Amino acid sequence: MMLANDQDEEGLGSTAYNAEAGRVDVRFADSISLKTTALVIAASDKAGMKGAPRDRINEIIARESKGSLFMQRAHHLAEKDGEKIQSLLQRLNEKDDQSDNWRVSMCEDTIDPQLERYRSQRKKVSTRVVVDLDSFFISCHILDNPELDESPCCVGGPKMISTSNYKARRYGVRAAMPGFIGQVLVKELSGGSECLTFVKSDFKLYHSKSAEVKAILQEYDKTLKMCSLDEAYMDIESYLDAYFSITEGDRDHAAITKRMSNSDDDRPPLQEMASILEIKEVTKNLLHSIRKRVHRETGLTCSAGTASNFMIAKIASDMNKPNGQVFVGPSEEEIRTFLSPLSVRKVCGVGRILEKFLRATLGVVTVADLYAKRAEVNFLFKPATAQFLLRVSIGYSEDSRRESEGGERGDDESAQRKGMSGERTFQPTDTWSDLCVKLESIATRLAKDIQSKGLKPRTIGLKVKLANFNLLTRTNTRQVALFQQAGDGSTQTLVDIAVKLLRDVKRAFVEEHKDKAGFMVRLLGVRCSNFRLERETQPSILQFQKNACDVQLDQLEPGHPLETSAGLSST
DNA sequence: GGGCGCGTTAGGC
DNA sequence: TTCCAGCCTAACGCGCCC
Ligand SMILES: Cc1cn([C@H]2C[C@H](O)[C@@H](COP(=O)(O)OP(=O)(O)OP(=O)(O)O)O2)c(=O)[nH]c1=O
Repeated sequence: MMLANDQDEEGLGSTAYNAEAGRVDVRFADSISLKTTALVIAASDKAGMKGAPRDRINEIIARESKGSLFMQRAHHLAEKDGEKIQSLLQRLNEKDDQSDNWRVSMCEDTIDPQLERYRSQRKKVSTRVVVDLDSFFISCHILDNPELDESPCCVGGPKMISTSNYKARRYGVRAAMPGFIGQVLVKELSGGSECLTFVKSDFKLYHSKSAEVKAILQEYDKTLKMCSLDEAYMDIESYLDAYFSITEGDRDHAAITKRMSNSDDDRPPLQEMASILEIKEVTKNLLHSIRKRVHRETGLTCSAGTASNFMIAKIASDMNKPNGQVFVGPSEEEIRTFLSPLSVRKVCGVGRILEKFLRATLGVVTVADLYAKRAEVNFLFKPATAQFLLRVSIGYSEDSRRESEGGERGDDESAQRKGMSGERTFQPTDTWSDLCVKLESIATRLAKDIQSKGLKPRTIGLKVKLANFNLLTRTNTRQVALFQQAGDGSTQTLVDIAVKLLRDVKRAFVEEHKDKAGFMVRLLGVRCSNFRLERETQPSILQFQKNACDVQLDQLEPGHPLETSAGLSST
């Protein structure tokens, strides 16, 4: 039977997660001024980093990054952050000058009652599960080519790494690191005996493996949501319901799933069919067997986190990577024990910036700190952020899922997509005709994708990254959507609009900087969004043909090669 | 006041 | 030869328009 007790690695209880994993790097914890290294070195407690010679890694990264335009910009931004931090500190001081017990009243009057309400709304059982495939991209390639895993390798190229295997992670090579630095890392730290292998990404492969995994997981929750190719958010409550409603000897997977589909949902709540302890054991075994099945049937290993909400489950899924799982019980006590010592950065939604601000302004590093400083947090941050952080402080998230997701198109995926885009980085150039050629290629490629999905975008956006990494964007929304029907010239229109936007951006830039030569571009991107809904009534084209928003085609000389129409004579 | 459009920022995979 | 990707969502502040 499926729920048999296999006993590989872990088998961890709610509090037996790796105590190292969430520990804060004390070298940065007490310092507000950030050095070069701190700007770049991401959480070094990621899976697979244990045992790596961290100081040498940091040293090499700092050395290889020094003086680059990228780092110059990073420093510039860090300075601006510093100013913001100062102004926040100022506000806090003023508040303290005005009143000395505002914290107490703020907690008593608003925060604590709110948190209490949240606590009362918690699910009583831990049935939320996050499943995350290990080193997903590179694992897919290793499946086809096992020798890859014998040495450090990664998916990506000299410019950027998407993910790496564990041999590479030992040397500090990780996602979002430029490949050339990864290469130096491996060569130097291995004393020249090893070399980082780059593998080209292959999204067809990832999609197909992802679909295999999804199909398996769906047997345990039909309504599961794939948040990305390698991450599933699911709720196994129905499965457990069915499990416990079947008499003990007959509880095999087939019977359970059959029972699940007969949704005569009049069963008593889970907590009444079994004890919390029993549920916990069954859940842990279930997750074990699910992961084992995924591995057997796809060759991929994955990690899982189980908790009473997705916020906690997501963190838990990362605690025992790779190929492990963590269960966090539903009680207030268990949640607090799990969350308190963790860095706030562990929480999905708290990124580099928020982490930095919390530490620099309030000295908040862990979730426990966050709770202790909840009044200050509530005062200092914008309402939405403050609310979010308060929820984080007690580990509460509303993830009622079950969203109907009425995605018009019965079509498989593409459910409610908000936008589609394409972008390309290249050797920086300020040659107008070159930029136009690149832009045209990006736009036409995107047009194909848009058409194949049957999307009808109303707004077109341009993205320009300058050589100094500054980002500029410009959009244009039209009354009438593009790509309404095949062969309506929309591809050309898309190209024309993109070029027009580029011309606008350049004009504005030159205007502002009085600097024609400074328009050195390293990336161009085109984005389509604001899709017309399937059945939506369309305003008559006659009604709007004079609208100033819509690009006038006759001004763009459609059909002419870019280099000679929009091209060359830009301003 | 709300809704929309635009430019930017933060965050995640 | 190389010197920091490419794709996606959400939110906010602002101006503009009913
Ligand atoms: C973080 C990250 C991931 N990816 C891709 C490659 C990853 O394999 C895939 C899933 O991301 P993750 O789940 O974040 O990472 P991972 O699966 O590679 O490794 P881990 O075992 O530590 O979870 O998304 C990027 O393209 N860019 C990124 O910045």
